[in-house]
Order: sequence, then C-alpha cells, then structure tokens
Amino acid sequence: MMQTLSEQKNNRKPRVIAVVGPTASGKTSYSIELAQRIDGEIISADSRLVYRGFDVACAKPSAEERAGVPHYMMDIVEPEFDYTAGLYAKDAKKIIYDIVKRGKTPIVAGGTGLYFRLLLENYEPPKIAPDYELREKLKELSASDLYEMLKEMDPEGAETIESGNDKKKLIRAVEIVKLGGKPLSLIRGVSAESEFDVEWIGLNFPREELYERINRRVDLMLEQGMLDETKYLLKKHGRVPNLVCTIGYKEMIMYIDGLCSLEEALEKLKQNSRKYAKRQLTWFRKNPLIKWNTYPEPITKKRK
RNA sequence: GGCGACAUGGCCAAGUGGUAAGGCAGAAGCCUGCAAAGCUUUUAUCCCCCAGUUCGAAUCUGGGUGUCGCCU
Repeated sequence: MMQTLSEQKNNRKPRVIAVVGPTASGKTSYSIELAQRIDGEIISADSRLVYRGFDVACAKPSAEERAGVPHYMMDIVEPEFDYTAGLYAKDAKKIIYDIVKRGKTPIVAGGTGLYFRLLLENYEPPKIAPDYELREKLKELSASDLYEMLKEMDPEGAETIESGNDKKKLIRAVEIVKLGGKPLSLIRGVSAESEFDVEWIGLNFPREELYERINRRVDLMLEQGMLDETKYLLKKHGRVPNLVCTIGYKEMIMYIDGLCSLEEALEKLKQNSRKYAKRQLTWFRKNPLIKWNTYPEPITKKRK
C-alpha cells in the first residue's frame, strides 16, 4: 500500500518492501524492475543463495540479470559452512539500515519463510546458537525419548510442538533449554511489532500455471548447465549436507550415482519443486499483510 | 479363429465369502538459528458390466465387454 508523503514523514520506521512467493513465481525479475523504478537495492531472503557456487540450480540471478541493481545476501559463504536463519536476520538487518542511510529503498525478496519471519516480522528468536556436538548426541535418542526429555525441562513447550515425531524440532527445543535459553513455551506466539514499516507484496500464479512454470524452469536449468554445475560442486566440496540436501543438486546426484535415468531425475526434481512451492505457500498465506498479485504484471513491458 | 491370464480411487497395488491394507501423485496445515530441511492431517457409499447363489460377494457361478500373452 502506498503511503502519502505526510504519512511517510511522520513514520520513523525504515520502510522496506518485501517481495515473497513460491519458487518460479517471478520474484527475481519483479524485484529488479521494482528496484530500477524506485531506486531500490535488493536483499535476498533465500537460504540457498547465500552459498557460493549455488547458481543455476538455485536460479541465482546472473550479473547481467541484476542489471546494475545491488544485490545482498548472496554468495556470502562456502557450502561447507552452515549458515543459519539467526545469522541471516542479524546480517540482513545491518544491510537494511545501511541502505536506508544512503537514501535508497531496501527490497527484501525471496522464498524462505523463516528468514522473513525473523527479519521483518520481528519474532524474538532464542539467542542460542546451534551446538552441533550436543545435536549429534541428541540425534541418537528416539523421538519419544526426546519428547520425554523436553517434557521434563519445558512441559508447556513440549505441548506446542505439533508432532512428537519431529526430531529436528525436539532437538532444537531441548538444545535451547540446555544452553540456558528461554524455553520455547515462553516465546512461542510472542512477536513484537516489527521495527520496520513493511510493504508486503506476494507473487503467485494459479496452481496449474505455477507448476508449468516450475517444469519449464527445470528444463531450462538443465540447458544452462545444472548437471555440470553439480559435478563441479561435488568435486570442489564433496558431499557436504548443504549440497546434497538442496533441490536440484539432490536429484542430479541421484542420476550421477546411477540410481536413475536423467529423465527420472528431472521428473523427481520437478515434483520436489512442486512440493516445496506448496510449503512456501502455506507459510506466506498465513501472513495477512501480504498483498497478493496473482498474475504478476510486468512493471515495464519487457520481460523475458 | 483357438487356448490362457488379468480386470480394485489419477497411478502402482493388497485383499479369495463378512462389510475396501499400503505406497506414490494430489490437497490442507505446522514451523521462533540445519528451513530448498523436518513434521502432521487427508483422499474409493465402493472393487469393468449384467444376471445368479448366499443372511451376507470385490471375493463363488454363468454370460458380456476390455486388456495382455501364447497358438494356428
């Protein structure tokens, strides 16, 4: 929603525009065009784009595509490093203030719901960094053991975890309490008012059309060298979790390992992308502030 | 033309007399430092069609239709 000039003057909060949507909904070109029009700079909110070398398979915009618009939060770490949502929120926040200071408009664009939540919706995450050693130990336990453990430490927090089968969530909840953080039960559902004045723009297509776009994009990625990129990254980094667990590389690796044909790998990749898009949508649908743009119209006439 | 096998939701598929497993795909949802991850819920008034046997049939019998295989 556009604000009037007087409203903007009276509003102390830095104004930021958020462009959200499922994969293949056109966020990249939309935000670049928007940035050019309003003199903005783009901060990616994508958990894969932070990794160096995750290009084709993750649809990272090339230098030409960026068309001179500054982009942040891309290519900031090597895939061996586990970048986390907490680090993202911290780093991205600094960048927002820096952009604002220079008189430009920050545009946060991406598809990782958790990153938006921590950065722009101002949830109060427990300030407990992951303890990988502890996690390894906890991993040995069964889900029900973990649940019992959490129940003793944080009975109310245990109840807020929807399923006692979700080991990942249980481990984190236990980790927080063990390391002296505020238990989940005390912060769940609590969110302060955002420190930013956010204009939320959601991009989406009717389901069938979105799926067609995903299919087309996967085929295009192959043409653009996704398979070679996978081989290169494997050679350079080995089978690090971030590589092996990323949609695109995951399926290419299945093919490289001879577990399926290339056609099957592409089919699987399309399917995993569809499921991913669905999960993204349930995340964003929950945010009532998003103004949806179901058939994204190009801001300028030219789109490729 | 003859012989044989099989026909179960979008797909794969279990079930051989007691009132439709499961998987995949699809849909909905959860998410507070691994989130392109992890997790939850959900989908056949009905088993190709018709007739019959039976208290009761997807399951048995007869006929029809279709698909596949083999033979001439």
